[in-house]
Amino acid sequence: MDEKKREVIKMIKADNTIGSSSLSEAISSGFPFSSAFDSSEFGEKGSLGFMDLLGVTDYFPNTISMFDFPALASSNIPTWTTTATTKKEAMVSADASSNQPATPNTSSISSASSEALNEERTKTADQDEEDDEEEEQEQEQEQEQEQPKVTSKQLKAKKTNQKKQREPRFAFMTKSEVDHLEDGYRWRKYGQKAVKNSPFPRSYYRCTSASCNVKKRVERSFSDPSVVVTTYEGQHTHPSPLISRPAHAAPPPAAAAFAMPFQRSQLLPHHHYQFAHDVLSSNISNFGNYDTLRNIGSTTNSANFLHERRFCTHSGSALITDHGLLQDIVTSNMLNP
DNA sequence: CGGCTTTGACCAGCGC
DNA sequence: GCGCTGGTCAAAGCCG
Repeated sequence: MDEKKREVIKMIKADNTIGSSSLSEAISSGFPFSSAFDSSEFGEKGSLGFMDLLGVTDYFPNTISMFDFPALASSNIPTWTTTATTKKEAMVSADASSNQPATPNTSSISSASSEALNEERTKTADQDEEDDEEEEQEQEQEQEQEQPKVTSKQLKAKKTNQKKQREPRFAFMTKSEVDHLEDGYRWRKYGQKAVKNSPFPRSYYRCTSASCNVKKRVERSFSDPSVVVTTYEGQHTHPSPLISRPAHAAPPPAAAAFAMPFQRSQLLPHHHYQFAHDVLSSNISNFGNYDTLRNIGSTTNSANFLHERRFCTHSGSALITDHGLLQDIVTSNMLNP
């Protein structure tokens, strides 16, 4: 399973076309992109979320998805359609697709993670299967209601079924020497596991917020130890605890949890809007390209990676540092608006 | 003392 | 059925 993931990530790194389509489609699908990136991979406590720097967050009402931007929705986004090869993949795909925000153009979706990819692809093809599953689940629920006495086996089965219902995932790679990149949320590590065919262990983190069951896995790429592969699972049900939110910010509408809330950017200082616009439109076709992702902001070499990075906050005056993702993306002129 | 990490144990899924 | 692997749990320890 993770071998597949690694393979796909390698593909993303090696193949510009696939890479760009995968991540940009993940972006355009609305799906986990915001979930994954509404978290600044920079700055210890007190930093901004990545999406905040983009001028977008999950927690703004009346959000719209990337697809609501015509330029993004039509010409710039290549498609990458694959088919689920196993029943399990199809099931997961159906499950993930159920979490998709309603967008006008979701016939072909994918993600940087093969798991997420499997979850995302073939939405339409699996629609019927999804419906069947839902019916089955409804029937099971009805049966449970009719028969309140459940055996331990049934409980076990129920638990198993619940486990199978995975949250949509989204993985991305960041070149960093720091394994656990700050993203604006607070995480508690609950496990570490050696991974087959990799000398690097995989770490498991869970969002510390009580009602939030977002998880993330962090592992180093076997092929390139300087690359950290972060996989987010689920969506935050709360604002970033490290980001001060405007008083009028409402809890996220469930359907828009993965949407790209662009309207927010209209309320932001110009450089925020400009950043979002630059990254999400003109650079969108390359956004998922690993090398582009890695090099967009850096003029250069890997030595840039661990230096302190500073960004303007919403106040426009405070400076934060980071050791994570944004440097890989943000352009230098954005750092000095 | 609370919050976090570490780490061995446990469990479930999957392939053979 | 068995072994492997990924994912999670939970006790112990660490740290501010």
